[in-house]
Amino acid sequence: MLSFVEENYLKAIYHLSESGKRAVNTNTLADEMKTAPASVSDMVKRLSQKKMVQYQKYKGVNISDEGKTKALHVIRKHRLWEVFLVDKLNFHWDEVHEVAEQLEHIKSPLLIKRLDEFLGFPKYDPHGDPIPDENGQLIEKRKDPISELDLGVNGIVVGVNDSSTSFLKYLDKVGISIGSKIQIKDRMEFDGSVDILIDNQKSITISLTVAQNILLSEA
Amino acid sequence: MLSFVEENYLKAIYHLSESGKRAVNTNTLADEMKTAPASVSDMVKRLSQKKMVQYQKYKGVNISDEGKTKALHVIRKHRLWEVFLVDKLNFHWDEVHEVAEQLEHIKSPLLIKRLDEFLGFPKYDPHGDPIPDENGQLIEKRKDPISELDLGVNGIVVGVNDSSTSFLKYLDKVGISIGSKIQIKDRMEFDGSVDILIDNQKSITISLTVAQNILLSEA
DNA sequence: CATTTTTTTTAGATAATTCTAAATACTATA
DNA sequence: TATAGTATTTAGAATTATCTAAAAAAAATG
Ligand SMILES: [Mn+2]
Ligand SMILES: [Mn+2]
Ligand SMILES: [Mn+2]
Ligand SMILES: [Mn+2]
Repeated sequence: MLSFVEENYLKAIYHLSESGKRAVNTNTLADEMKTAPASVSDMVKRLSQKKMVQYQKYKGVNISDEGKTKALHVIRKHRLWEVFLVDKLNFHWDEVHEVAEQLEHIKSPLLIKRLDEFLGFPKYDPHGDPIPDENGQLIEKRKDPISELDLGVNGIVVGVNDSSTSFLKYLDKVGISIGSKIQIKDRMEFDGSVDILIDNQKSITISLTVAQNILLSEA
Repeated sequence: MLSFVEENYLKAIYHLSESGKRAVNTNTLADEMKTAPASVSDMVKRLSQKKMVQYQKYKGVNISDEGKTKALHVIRKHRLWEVFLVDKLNFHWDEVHEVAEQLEHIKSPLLIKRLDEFLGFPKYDPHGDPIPDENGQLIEKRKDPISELDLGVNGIVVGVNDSSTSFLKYLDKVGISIGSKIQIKDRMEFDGSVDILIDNQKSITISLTVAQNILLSEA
């Protein structure tokens, strides 16, 4: 049985493994976990003993198959709870993460089975992130940041690269949420800002940074 | 901020304080918490430092007002989650306790507020136990075990003194649940067993032990 | 009331998780 | 490649929560 802390490390290692393809180094992980590098060294040894990661001194960690399964299971719970909070308890999408960080560690297979059922077997969480199935399978749909799409393209907002409260609040203010229809109207060469049409109604200009953080999939 | 373990100790101290009116002694608490008495000695010192209990060596512990408030808050969360599990996720009333033991430690005032709302502000949990309000107020309705009621009395099952799986399963088998209407028909002097009529339909005989564990309030 | 029994506390250890400071290994640069 | 700088690990300590064994206090008993 993994402790809460071990589960959190595994999640972090999993996420960091996904972005860059090779071994996760100690300082990166320490940064992600907001702990001292020395604490990370201790912990990765422990996870290595439990066969959750492969680890060699000074070489960084790679998550094992078993570790990945464990991480995806925690991520599944996290995202299902986020759906619950938004769909059933009327939480706003920028309020759910902290609570889900706690709820994701509750151990009860029956609970998750029933919750999944109660929520109607959702495939995506409120931020557009896919929910792994019971076996840790992810159905990843193709999605691109607005910054990389051509003029004229139509798409549906399916996710964000930045789930920070400040970014989500910005999106709310301009009227963008998961499911919004976006058309790309124009792009300024000098700074990468983009004119978009939201839900066939409202035209706004977004900065390059914003464009890089809104993910669309085909309409 | 109290740890999970501290919260559990406080709950136990609160429960034990309610039954017997005076100081809770170390061994009783050790028994309740399934730990060694030495561990209890350590912990009550810590809780005493945090002003959650009053404690003097060899004299046992008394819960403080602040401790009681904390305990009742945890109990509130426990019972609300039990209602959620039964009402929304179709758990059976004998399956909820273990999961609620975990869920009760989630820290989020908003979550509990919204959950309460979502559940329609329930006043009792699936076992008939009252749910404390946000301020730790308990509305305790008068309830008596069948063993102490007179012949002819009509009542509604509002709780049980024994929440063990085996007892709850027995109740299911004979068709008694929270809300069942019970009339007391006869009582055998030699062993205290009681004939009762359930929901105006089914007559059964229950043992004294069972009669002591089913709580009725006026119909 | 002296003795025995029971209860409770202390002492000393262990495990998990974290930290800071020091030592060591690796990398980049001149 | 020697040196400087960065990354990582080890050493040593603290905190929380637990245990067993031993010591001490309180309660029960004859
Ligand atoms: Mn989240
Ligand atoms: Mn999410
Ligand atoms: Mn319960
Ligand atoms: Mn209950």
